[in-house]
Amino acid sequence: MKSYEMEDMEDRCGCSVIHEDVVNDVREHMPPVEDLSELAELFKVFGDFTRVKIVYALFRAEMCVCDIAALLGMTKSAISHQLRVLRQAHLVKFRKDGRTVFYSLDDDHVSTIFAQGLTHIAHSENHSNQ
Amino acid sequence: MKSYEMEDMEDRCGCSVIHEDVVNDVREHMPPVEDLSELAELFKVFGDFTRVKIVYALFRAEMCVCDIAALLGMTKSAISHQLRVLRQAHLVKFRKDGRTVFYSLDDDHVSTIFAQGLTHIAHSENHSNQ
DNA sequence: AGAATAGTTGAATATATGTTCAACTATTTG
DNA sequence: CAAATAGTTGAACATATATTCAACTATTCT
Repeated sequence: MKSYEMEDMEDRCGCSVIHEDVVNDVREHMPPVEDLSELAELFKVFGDFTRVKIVYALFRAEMCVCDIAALLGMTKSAISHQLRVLRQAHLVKFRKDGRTVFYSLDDDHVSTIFAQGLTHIAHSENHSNQ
Repeated sequence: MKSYEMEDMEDRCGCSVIHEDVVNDVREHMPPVEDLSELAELFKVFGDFTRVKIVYALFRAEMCVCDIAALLGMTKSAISHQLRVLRQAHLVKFRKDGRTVFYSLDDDHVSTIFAQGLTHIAHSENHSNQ
């Protein structure tokens, strides 16, 4: 007994025996695709070594582009490009003072996300890779 | 008055006027690079639409590879490759039953991280991009 | 006004990464 | 044992992305 949805499910997965009830239940409870897509985009922004370092620096203090570039030993251009990514994700804000641009964090949730991330790392450092 | 550290800072950034006190203070309080690197790697794992969908599915139920492939309308191979990534990040675990492999979440912090991520998205959906 | 400097930006390049494809293993079933 | 199927894996390919480089804007200072 196969429903049409069942046929659709098999379109690409190449499976014949699946747990239809489970799949349907999960499908009904999945958040909207736009939300999941935005979530992936947000984590993609955090998923870069340079940007993580920038965010951690801004946890501690407001900094200008030169400060960050000096701290990380990178060019102003590279930092500026990354700050644009963080800006577009609404994660940092800035204020101008003369020709200097000071950047700071623009989100309360970031610290929680990072803290949980570090907790995960701390807890899984004992485990071996499979 | 420039210290040697100051000279080092200027190596690549191309700046002459930086806030040395701020940079030094931030530098002293940065977490170890290994931690920040691992954190970026963790977020990189979350920074993919397919993997986010897989994680959300496993929030709801334990699922086999075919279930997930059917749910997402993707091939078993693509799902298996992504499950390997999630496995290596200690985010999912699995049990075998015959030729079926059931996957489930292997981390308590994931739900918190995702919840904070969604909160950030909800809060910044009013803002316009700059 | 002119020089110097903070910062931005677009193009180019090199690297990273997600999916596909085909081949493979392992387990079940007839 | 043979066929079928769940799942894995490596190579190939296409796309995404981080940094560099050069050119540019804007602001300060003499």
